[in-house]
Amino acid sequence: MSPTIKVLLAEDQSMVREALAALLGLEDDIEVVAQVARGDEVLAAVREHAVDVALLDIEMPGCTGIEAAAQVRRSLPEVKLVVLTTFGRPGYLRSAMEAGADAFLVKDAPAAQLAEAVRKVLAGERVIDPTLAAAALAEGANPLTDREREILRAASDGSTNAELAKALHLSQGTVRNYLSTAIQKLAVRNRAEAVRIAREKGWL
Amino acid sequence: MSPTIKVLLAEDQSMVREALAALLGLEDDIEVVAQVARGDEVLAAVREHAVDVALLDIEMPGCTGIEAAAQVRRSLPEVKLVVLTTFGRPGYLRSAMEAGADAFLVKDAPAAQLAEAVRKVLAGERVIDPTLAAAALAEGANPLTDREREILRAASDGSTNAELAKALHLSQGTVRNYLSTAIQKLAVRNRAEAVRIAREKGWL
DNA sequence: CGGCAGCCATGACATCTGTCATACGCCACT
DNA sequence: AGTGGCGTATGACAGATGTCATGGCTGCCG
Repeated sequence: MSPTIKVLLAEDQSMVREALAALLGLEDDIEVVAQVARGDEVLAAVREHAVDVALLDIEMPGCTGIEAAAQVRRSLPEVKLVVLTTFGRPGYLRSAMEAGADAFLVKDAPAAQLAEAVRKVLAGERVIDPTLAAAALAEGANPLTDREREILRAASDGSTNAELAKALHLSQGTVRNYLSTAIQKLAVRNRAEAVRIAREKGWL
Repeated sequence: MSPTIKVLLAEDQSMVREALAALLGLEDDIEVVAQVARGDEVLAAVREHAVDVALLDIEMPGCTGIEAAAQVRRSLPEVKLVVLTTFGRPGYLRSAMEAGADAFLVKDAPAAQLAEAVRKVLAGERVIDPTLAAAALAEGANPLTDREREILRAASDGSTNAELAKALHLSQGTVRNYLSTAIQKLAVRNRAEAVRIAREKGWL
């Protein structure tokens, strides 16, 4: 039989991370050789442990799993990348694919799919929930410009226009213009809704 | 040796739930006898499987783990309750304790603490992160009235005053008054910040 | 080169939001 | 019986927010 598959697990919540490790540990052909809790530790760990497949949560301190995936893809293109996330947001799927992910799994899916996905990506297959893929295609690309996204993100904690203007070195009017166009593009009525919708779609 | 400890696992994300089950399955003295994905299925499952310890995630469809805990505590007071959550919000800890929980764990904690907590609550101990306990005490109780909470919750999706007034059968002025007092109590400057802070503290 | 998109800004306007004073009814506690 | 807290409501005011028209600057693409 072929040697075991070396897997890295990147997930910030220890309990979940170790539980997933226990789950994968039940598989004979899979070995979890490294665990990290931060996105910015992924690349070094992948390199150090000669990892075959990296399992990356999206929401992590340091940097997101998607950014980490892009880093690994650039430096070590032969490593397979599985992105794992709580939220099945179409925009996340899109960004993950653009970052070079081989699989995209939501934590809602049955646990069996995890080991399954690891084996499949190693065999050169791609693993994507078809429902999500359809949603991602149906929704189209992110309509927001970089600046609009940045300002929306900054506004998401309830900052006022004056604070945003100061923080971003803009005039208040400019901030309002950006927010206004973002509100129109997202077809909503105020910044709070705009933030919510953009979040839901994974556009923030 | 005593018979195995019968545990119920309530957590909406299958992958996490099954991973936690795998983790607990590694312990000789613990047996996961039931798994549910919704808060409103907890009570029936606990009853049916003669569960010793119920492990409850807070964020679940149906009803929250805290509400489920309260139900179990009322009907089957001898069952031990462990509340498990992603967010270490002091307000959550407080509500969990008021609902009769025996332990409160955050998913950030090392996985070993899970089995540990199961054994301890069965022995009659309480398990609470001392840092969180201190934070919960330092922060004081939720200053918001029922109505203020309700309106803040309704406002959290970006609804306008007119929509809130219609949805809650109130006058617009009343809605604004409630939001205004909530804003003052939370010492913030607008509804968006109020929603954010109340969420963070677990007061929503 | 010309056009278009993105970035930045201003001013004016309408509307929404947050504050304050005030008031009434209800309920619980003293 | 009085007090205080909560829920509800109104009206008035100031300030924040969203929209629109308009303009200048840059850089990319055809």
